[in-house]
Amino acid sequence: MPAPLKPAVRAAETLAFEAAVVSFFTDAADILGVPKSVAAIYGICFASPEPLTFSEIESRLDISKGSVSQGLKLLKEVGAIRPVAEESARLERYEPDIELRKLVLHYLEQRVSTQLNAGRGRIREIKAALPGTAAGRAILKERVASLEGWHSKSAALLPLIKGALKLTV
Amino acid sequence: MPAPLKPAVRAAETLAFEAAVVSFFTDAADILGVPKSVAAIYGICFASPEPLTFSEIESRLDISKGSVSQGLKLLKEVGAIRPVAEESARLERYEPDIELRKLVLHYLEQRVSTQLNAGRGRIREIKAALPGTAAGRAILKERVASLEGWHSKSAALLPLIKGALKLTV
DNA sequence: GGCCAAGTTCAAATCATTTTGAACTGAAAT
DNA sequence: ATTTCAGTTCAAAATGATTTGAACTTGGCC
Repeated sequence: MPAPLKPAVRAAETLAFEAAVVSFFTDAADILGVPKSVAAIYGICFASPEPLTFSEIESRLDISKGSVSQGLKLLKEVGAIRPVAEESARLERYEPDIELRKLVLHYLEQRVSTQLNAGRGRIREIKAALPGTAAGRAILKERVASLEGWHSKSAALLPLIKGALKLTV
Repeated sequence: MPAPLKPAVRAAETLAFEAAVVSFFTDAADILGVPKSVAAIYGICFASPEPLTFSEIESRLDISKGSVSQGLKLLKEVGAIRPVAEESARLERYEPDIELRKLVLHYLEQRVSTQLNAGRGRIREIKAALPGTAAGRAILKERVASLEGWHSKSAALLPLIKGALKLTV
C-alpha cells in the first residue's frame, strides 16, 4: 500500500473551480467548432496550475481513454496545448496555450476558409450559366453579383482577422 | 385536363443552375448555423427570378411539407425571405432578401451573443474562487485574466460587426 | 353544413457526429 | 522473454439534430 503523494480526493473548491472552467469551454465548444470532449480536455488543462498527465485528464473528466487520446491529438496538432518539457519524467504532461487564438484560428482555417474556397468554385459555375428569359436573367445577375460581393469581401477580411489574432488577444 | 400554364418539366439548364445555387447555400449552412434544409429553401428562392409558392419549393427541392413549413417559418422570422405582396393571388409567394446579412445577423444573435452572455456568468463564478496554493492561484489568476480579456474584446466587437453589417454588404 | 386544398404540428424515423470500449502496439520493468 | 503499463485505433453504441409523414387545423367554396 504505497503512500499517495497526491491525494486522489481533491478539495471541493478545486472541483467546483474545475467544473466552472470546463463548462465555460464546453459551452463555447460549438462556436469553436470542436466536440465537447475536446473543449473539456482543454478546459481541465486550463484549470490546473500544474500540467496534467493523460490519466489525470481521463479521471478528472471521467471520459474514455479513446476520447482523451483523440482529443489530446487534436489539441496538440492545433497548438492549443503543448507537452511540458520535463527531462526525467516518464509521463508527458500537458499545459494549455493560454491564448485562445490557436483554437479560433483552427476554426477559421477549418470552417471558414474551406467554405470560402468551395464557394469560389460554386460561384464560377453559377455565373457561367444564368438560365431563363432576358428579364429573369437580369434579376439573377444582380443576385449573383451580390453573392459575389459578399464572397469577396469575406475572403478579403479573413486574412486580416487572422493577422489581428496573431498580434493581439 | 387543365392546360398547364407552367410546364412541370423545366429546362435542364435551369435545373443545373438551381442545383448549383442550392449547393452554394447548403455548403454554407453550417457556417450560417442553419439546417441544410433551411439553406436549401433559401437557395431555391434565390435561384428563381419569380417568387415561389410553398408547393413549388417543396417539389423543386423534393423535401417534405413539414420541412418546408418549418424552414419557411424560420426564414420569414429572420427576414431572410419575405412574402411578395400580390393583391389577387391566393397563394403566398416568397422572394429572398437579397442581402445575406439577415442570415448572418441571425447567426451572430443566436450563437455568438448567447455564448458571450453565458460566458459572462461563468467568468464571474470562476473569478470568485480560485483554489489551491498561492503559487497555483497566481497562475490561474493570469489565465483567467486572459479569458476575461478575450471575452470582453469579443463582446465589444460584436455590436461593431452588427453595425457594419447593417450598413454595408 | 360538408368538402377540399394549403399549411402546421409533433412524435417517430433517419442521419450525422461523437463517444465508448475492447483489441492492439510499443516500450519499459522484472 | 514475459508482464505490465501507457496510449492508439477503429468498429460499434450512444447521442443529438434534422427530417419525415400522418393527423390535425384553417379557410374558402359548393
